[in-house]
Amino acid sequence: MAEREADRSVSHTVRAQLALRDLVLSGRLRPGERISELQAVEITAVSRTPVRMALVRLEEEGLLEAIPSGGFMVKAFSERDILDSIELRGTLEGLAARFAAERGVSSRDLEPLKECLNEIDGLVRQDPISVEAFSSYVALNARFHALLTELSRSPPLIRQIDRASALPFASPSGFVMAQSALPEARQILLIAQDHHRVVVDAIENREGARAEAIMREHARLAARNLRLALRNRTHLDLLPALALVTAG
Amino acid sequence: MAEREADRSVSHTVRAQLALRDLVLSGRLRPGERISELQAVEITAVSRTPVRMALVRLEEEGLLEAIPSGGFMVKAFSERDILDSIELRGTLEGLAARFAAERGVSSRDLEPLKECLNEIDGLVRQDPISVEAFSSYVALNARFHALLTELSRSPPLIRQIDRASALPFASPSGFVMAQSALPEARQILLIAQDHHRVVVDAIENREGARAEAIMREHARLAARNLRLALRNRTHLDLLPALALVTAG
DNA sequence: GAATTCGATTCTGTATACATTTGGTATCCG
DNA sequence: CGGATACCAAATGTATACAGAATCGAATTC
Repeated sequence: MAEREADRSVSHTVRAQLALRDLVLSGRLRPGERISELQAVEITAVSRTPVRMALVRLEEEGLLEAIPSGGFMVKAFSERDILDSIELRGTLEGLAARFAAERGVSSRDLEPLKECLNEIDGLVRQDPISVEAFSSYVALNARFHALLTELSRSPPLIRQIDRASALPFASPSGFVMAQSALPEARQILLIAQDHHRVVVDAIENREGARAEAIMREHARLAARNLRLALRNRTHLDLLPALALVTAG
Repeated sequence: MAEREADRSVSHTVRAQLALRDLVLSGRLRPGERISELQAVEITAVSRTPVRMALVRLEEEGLLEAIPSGGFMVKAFSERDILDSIELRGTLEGLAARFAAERGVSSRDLEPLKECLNEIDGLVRQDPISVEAFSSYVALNARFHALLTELSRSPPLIRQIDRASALPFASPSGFVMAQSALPEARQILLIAQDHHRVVVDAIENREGARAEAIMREHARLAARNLRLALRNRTHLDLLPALALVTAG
């Protein structure tokens, strides 16, 4: 709540959208809970009009759900929904990788991607990986996936991937990986990094089918890991669980 | 403009959304053209607030594009965009078919799908297919794809497919297939119908990989046909061209 | 004659007032 | 004592008024 006077450049609508999205992703509003406009007005400190615009956008984005009788509530997702979303995104990113490979990319376009890979390498090479390093990894991983998506040079596909990534991969704000889970997480990161390298190689050599296959495999791994995590800690909340996936 | 007092049950926002969507899909507003709120208010006969809501929704839907300086314009699509969208939808529907096959469907769930197939059969069996029969086919085909999508029983995937279908397969209103193109179109329909039958068979026998492959193939055929259609008639408008695709 | 600047008009963004509908509670009747 | 009905409160849906920004045109200057 320190950004009351910050970002005077952006519109009220956007500010409201950001504030309300954070409200949902932080978990302060539980799934299924109704979010009233009055409440939203108090939180965002703008009037009802931009608040309503933000609510409509968040509904289209998939974070909220319209209540038939009026108003919105935080959308609830089942474990199945999340797992499906992971596979869905993997499929879309597979298509993006194939497009990139088939259409060819210049070495100039690949440069930022490789640089991203190297930065990730630097992080995962530390053996007892630190909590901060893991958080950095999550951000870099998101960057890698975004860059890869861009390589497809297909606006409709990029748009679709953005939408598909909106919910299941929206990193819950303020979440940090538990110290105890770090060694296990590092092993997963190493495999994921291997996938990353393979897909870049496949794109570079214009092997569309291989590029697509590896991204699908990448997603299946993420789904498997999430399933295991949910099994082990019996009542792990879905929201923090999403953060695990974000690392995939 | 005869629905001034019709549909008093639905909200003004929804009515405005429908009216504006029709405005775009009918081609009365060309791609790139700006749509002002005042204009929209005159057309929809509701005030600016619900009009704005409708515009935001149509933007998220992909029919409109926000102008940086404010307001919205009709989104313009390149031939590449449309072709990519077809492949994109094919990929998503392939995933849906695989989910359906892997998770298994009861014969009760397959019944409406098979009934739909039979109805289509009745249409395409007529050798000189009529203009009306072709229009019916387009509607039935859309129904088949929707039913197939539902079989995946995956809300996130269904939602995504709906979004992906929004633009490139939104049948331009009032479009009818030219008489001269009908024989050629019938050949395409016969192949498409064959695909339909194969995918249903694959799902019934729980062959996920085969179900997925055939839907992808189905999309590739649609893309190829559109490409050919655009080549032959050199300056065929994209909007009517979309109607051709809707038959795929 | 062309370009630039100033001004007016129009549009969007925002706020607020009004109306209709929904949901809840309390009271009354069976 | 239970259920139904009526009334009240609150929230959504809608309309409109107001302010700031952008765009277009015209006039002036170089």
